[in-house]
Amino acid sequence: MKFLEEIQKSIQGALRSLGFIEEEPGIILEKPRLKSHGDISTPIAMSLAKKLKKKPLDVAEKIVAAATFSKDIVASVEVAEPGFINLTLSPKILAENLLEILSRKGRYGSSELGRGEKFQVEYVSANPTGPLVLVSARAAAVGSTIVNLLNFIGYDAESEYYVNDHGSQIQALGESLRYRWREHSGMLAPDEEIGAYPGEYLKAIAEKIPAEKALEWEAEEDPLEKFGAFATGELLEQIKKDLDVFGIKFDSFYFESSLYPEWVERSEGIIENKAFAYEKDGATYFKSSQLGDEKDRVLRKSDGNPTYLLGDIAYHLTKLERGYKKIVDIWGPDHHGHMPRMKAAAVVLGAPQDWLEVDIVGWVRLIEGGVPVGMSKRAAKFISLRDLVEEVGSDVAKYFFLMRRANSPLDFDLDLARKQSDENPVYYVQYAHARISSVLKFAEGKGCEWDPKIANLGLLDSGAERALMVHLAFFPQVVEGAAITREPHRLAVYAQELAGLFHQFYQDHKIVSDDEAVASARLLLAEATMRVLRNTLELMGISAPSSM
RNA sequence: GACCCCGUAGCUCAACUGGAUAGAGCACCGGCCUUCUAAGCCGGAUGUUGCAGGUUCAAGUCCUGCCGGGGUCGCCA
Repeated sequence: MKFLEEIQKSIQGALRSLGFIEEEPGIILEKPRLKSHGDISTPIAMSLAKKLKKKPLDVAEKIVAAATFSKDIVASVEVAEPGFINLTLSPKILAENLLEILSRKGRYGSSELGRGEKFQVEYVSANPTGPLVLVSARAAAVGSTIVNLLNFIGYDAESEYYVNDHGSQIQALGESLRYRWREHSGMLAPDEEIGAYPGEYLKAIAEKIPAEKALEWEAEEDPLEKFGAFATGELLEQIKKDLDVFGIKFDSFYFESSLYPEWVERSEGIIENKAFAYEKDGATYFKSSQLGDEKDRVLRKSDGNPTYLLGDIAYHLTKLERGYKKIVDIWGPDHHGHMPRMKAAAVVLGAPQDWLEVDIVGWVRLIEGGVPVGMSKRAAKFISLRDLVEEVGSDVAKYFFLMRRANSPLDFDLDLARKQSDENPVYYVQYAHARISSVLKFAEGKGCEWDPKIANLGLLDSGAERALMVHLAFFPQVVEGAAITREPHRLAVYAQELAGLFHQFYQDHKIVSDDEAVASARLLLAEATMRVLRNTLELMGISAPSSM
């Protein structure tokens, strides 16, 4: 990372001395696709050529002539048609980077970029009205990885689960649980309806209700609320357990019910004071259309009850007052229509324009035998997170969720995920890690030593060795990019490439060579690779096995 | 109908802030284990990036229109 900044500075210095820039532009450095184009390339000359009214190639030549690159970092510089500047890294910087990996271990790739800024990522937040379904599982994998990434680059990021334990859906849940309880107790009326949640899972919960409790609730004025609260509590416990098995931990759970009435009333007051509210047909409306929404939204229904939106606004007011500098909400695809009104509300609450970021996780379809498996929370049959983890294991499930862009729809190939074989992409990466671990153990058994202080890393000069070192050197940049764009799939892509480069290296070279100097250099390279593979997997919450 | 997402190899997907000859995996064919893990490696075939325009030195990526798939559009959450 540091060497990339050095290179940027060198180029900027050249641009300044040539008088090409008034303000300093970001210098784009990228990894060329072709080996013949070096390790790093920049198209800066081409983007400047137009403003300067000069030929891109000439601009590039001038920049190269004016720039002074440290010999310790850049081995050679070339200008290529139609105006690229291509740099090749020096063996020295690659070796230094290897040493950095080995000394920083699990912290390699981390930085202070975020300066400890308070960040909150909210995800999953599924209603406690049933077991977690696959979209939630995907959101869990994506959200937790984003939190890990943000903390890794120096933000103070926390994860939170918003529990919708309030409102009409909970009443409906209470109705269904009451049905199950009456069914269980043989008290069912002949024409009684099961309500909105016919799933089998409420049966087990109904059986846990002590008879005297249920009778007590029945006698109260709002029995459905009591049944609903009981169901919510039980289901939330199950959700927590499922998340735990999946390896997902939240820093906090925030209950919607705790927002009533204070936070809700305060939020409403702020909106009213800023004249963004009005009355119509006995309901209170939010003038969200003035702030980019399609139309105005109801805050308080004509029956006096707040809407889900008002509750969510109140929830975001707590986020604002809890001091988060930036909020990321990760929502399911069914919520994207909610986005403009919530963003509008955040502005009215006094948040900066870009304070609230909403990222949408795409749908998950489970494919088995080439056909989609039907699923819906309200249908009797569905595939839950628990089913999935039992079926394929959490490493596989997470990897499948993380290997694609989060916002695009995902077809989860259950048959492929189930296979404990080379067809399954997860094992490709984990195998590389296990393989290195095993080689290191073998070398240790043979009495080999690989001390970074005395090794001659200059011996790592083959194509495969170099390619591996270069890729390792780009890890910090990949981490930063993945964190800032909230695209954790980049980690999976990176890990896949790194594993591939290692496997090639392994094939081409005997690591535990008879030549001791060569052996120790290669062992160091192998160990550094193992560290970075592990870092990548850990960020994704996936285990890095030492044997397979 | 309005709005949002998606459309890349037979299938599932990558392509970093617009960059050079669009890449992996799976599936298919052929090679490689008396040496550190063959869940691996090497080689082979596969493309009008949905279609049509536009912007520019450069477009899978940005803009417009169209086609196809999915989603949202409630005083539900």
